[in-house]
Amino acid sequence: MVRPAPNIRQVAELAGVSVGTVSNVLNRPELVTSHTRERVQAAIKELKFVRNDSARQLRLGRSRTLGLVVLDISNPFFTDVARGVEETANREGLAVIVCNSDDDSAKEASHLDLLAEMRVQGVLINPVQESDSRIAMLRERGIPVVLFDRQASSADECSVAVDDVLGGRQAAAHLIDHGHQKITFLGGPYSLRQIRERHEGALAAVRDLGADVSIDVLSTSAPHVGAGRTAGDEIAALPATERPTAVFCANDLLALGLLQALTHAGIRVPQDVAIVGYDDIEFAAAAAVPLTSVRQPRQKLGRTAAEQLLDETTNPGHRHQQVVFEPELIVRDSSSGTR
Amino acid sequence: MVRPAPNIRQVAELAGVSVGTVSNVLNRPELVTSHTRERVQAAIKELKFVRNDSARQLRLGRSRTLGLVVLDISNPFFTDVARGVEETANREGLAVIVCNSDDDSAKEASHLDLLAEMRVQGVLINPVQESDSRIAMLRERGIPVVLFDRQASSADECSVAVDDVLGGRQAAAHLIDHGHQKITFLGGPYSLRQIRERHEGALAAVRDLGADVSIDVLSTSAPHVGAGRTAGDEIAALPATERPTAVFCANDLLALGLLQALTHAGIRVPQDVAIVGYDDIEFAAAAAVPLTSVRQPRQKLGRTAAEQLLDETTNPGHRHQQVVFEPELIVRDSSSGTR
DNA sequence: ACATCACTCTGAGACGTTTCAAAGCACTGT
DNA sequence: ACAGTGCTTTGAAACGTCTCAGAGTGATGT
Repeated sequence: MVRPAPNIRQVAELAGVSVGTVSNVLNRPELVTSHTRERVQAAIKELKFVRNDSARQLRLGRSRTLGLVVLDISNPFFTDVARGVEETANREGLAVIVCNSDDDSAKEASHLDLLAEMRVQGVLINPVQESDSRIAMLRERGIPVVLFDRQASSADECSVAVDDVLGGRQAAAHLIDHGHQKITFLGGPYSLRQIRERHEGALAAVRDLGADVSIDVLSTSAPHVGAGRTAGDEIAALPATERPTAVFCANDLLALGLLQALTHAGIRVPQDVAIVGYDDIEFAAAAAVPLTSVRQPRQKLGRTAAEQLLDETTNPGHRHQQVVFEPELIVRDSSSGTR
Repeated sequence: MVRPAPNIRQVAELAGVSVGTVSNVLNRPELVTSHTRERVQAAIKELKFVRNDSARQLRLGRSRTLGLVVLDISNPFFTDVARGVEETANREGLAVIVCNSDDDSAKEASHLDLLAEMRVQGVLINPVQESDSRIAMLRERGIPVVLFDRQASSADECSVAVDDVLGGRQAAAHLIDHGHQKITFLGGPYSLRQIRERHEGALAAVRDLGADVSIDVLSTSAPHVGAGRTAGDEIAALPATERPTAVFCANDLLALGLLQALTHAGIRVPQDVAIVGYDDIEFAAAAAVPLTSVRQPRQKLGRTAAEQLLDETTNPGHRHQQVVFEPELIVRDSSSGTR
């Protein structure tokens, strides 16, 4: 039943041509007479021939895949980015290998090693740490690396990011505009640059706009729903006078957890506590109190990153660029109900 | 700056051994004297040698990757399954190529073609259609295919599924137990077997338990949040007497959309309308009215499917099996508040 | 009749690895 | 001295593809 896959030579034999011709039919059909081409195609069909990509890669020196390393595949933010990447990659006939680092350097490293062995065309990565020798190693090997959701620190690498400081500023400014004076920033771990910058943006907004505004930090171990819930319980346990009137969450997962815990404790959103999230994942709008959130152009982020990568691999005159998109505050009920 | 990657021969030269020895150091280090081994490892380090996986694959005849084809990468259900698959695969040093078919046969086909060319070790797929010639083709080529979230129709293939009929039955039985007599099943498209079976299960529950229960169908174009919202608007527009007292949604995305639309229209959940979802994705529990939902062992599904695949590739005495897990109804506020 | 040209097709060689039969070597026992 | 043993290392062959220099063919012009 299972016979070994036929190779190009067997196709050539059946069609009565040379292997070179079969290869041409496959890769540059315009070089082959239509008569010959049809014969070869018939043979391919008959044998159910499928090109062996390993051999092809070996000969060509590079593969037709592209690596994408994300921090948390469960976060809809990253799946949306992945969609953008996939869209662009598939259009070029490339496959995407999605790797999940789970914010763990060791996992990230082992994924990068594997990708290097596979000689992927390039890697898109949201790195766990600021600078990684493994990334430099990939570049030395001629594998381009594009950082996404993180701005490159030097001009000799490509990156696509969204301005997190600006996003933080937008969120905090919105809350200050609405009269909030006691705001909590909910986020962590601070090893994640995104979180640090969103916080920084919020502080900047206070500095610029809010003479009388205090902004506390409630720090979480991970930016997930569970941590948001825990934080919500803590906030609910505070006496009403000490409670913040608004919470700016470092991402929507935290905000959703928070919303749930507060609602459960009978604290009304936004009347008692306003909430602003970050990322504007689909579930933010779908929450029972739709979340105000800072929207990032997620798919566009993925598309752009993939395009940069492709440009770097195909265009000899490629110039590295650091693209920064602007986020957009989407106001919904969780922060704008009457107070 | 970018010099071509060194190969095994250069490593051998630097270490003063033969290529065969270097290969042994890499693959069966126990065959090599520690003295030689260290010399080779030093050379590898010095040259920053990275094994070329294409060549390796070509020689070995198969790759170290595994394909996973899902219907909708944005659905947290599938990312959780993917996590399970990845966990198992990584433990074996395999990479996972995640492909998104978006419920589109053509996309699915082109992904499968690519995977076939890559000579992946195997494919895990939640197929768009009942039977696909391309799947048969993969099998003929010796590439094992495991169906997941779909029970195999014949005994000569592996599958891992969750009993959707039972899940539907549990959900409906729960609602009937709580005295609901006017229930709506919200789901679609009916081309998706999962959805048909969940509906079927609900009907079976009515047949067995609910003499006086009516169960209508409200059909959606896709099982996404937006469609749930649309359906919610429709339900909200009905006169209160014609409104169902409970809605069983074919998945949680629909349920979240529905919940949002109903809440927005001032309809209370669960007092006016109870909701039961399906999948128990993380956001179900995190909704402001936590959703009652039918939980599927998602990561376990992924793990088990990957394990079956590995067994099929490595164990000559492999026997195909059709695993069916039981779902579990998780009761939360959206269906169990006092009415 | 011959040179030239354009178009097809050919086939050897290379890509980098793994494998395996066989060679090399150092001991041991006779 | 030599056969036998067990361990380590060697090096050629093979995996399936693509490329490219050159061979073959027929038509055209002189």
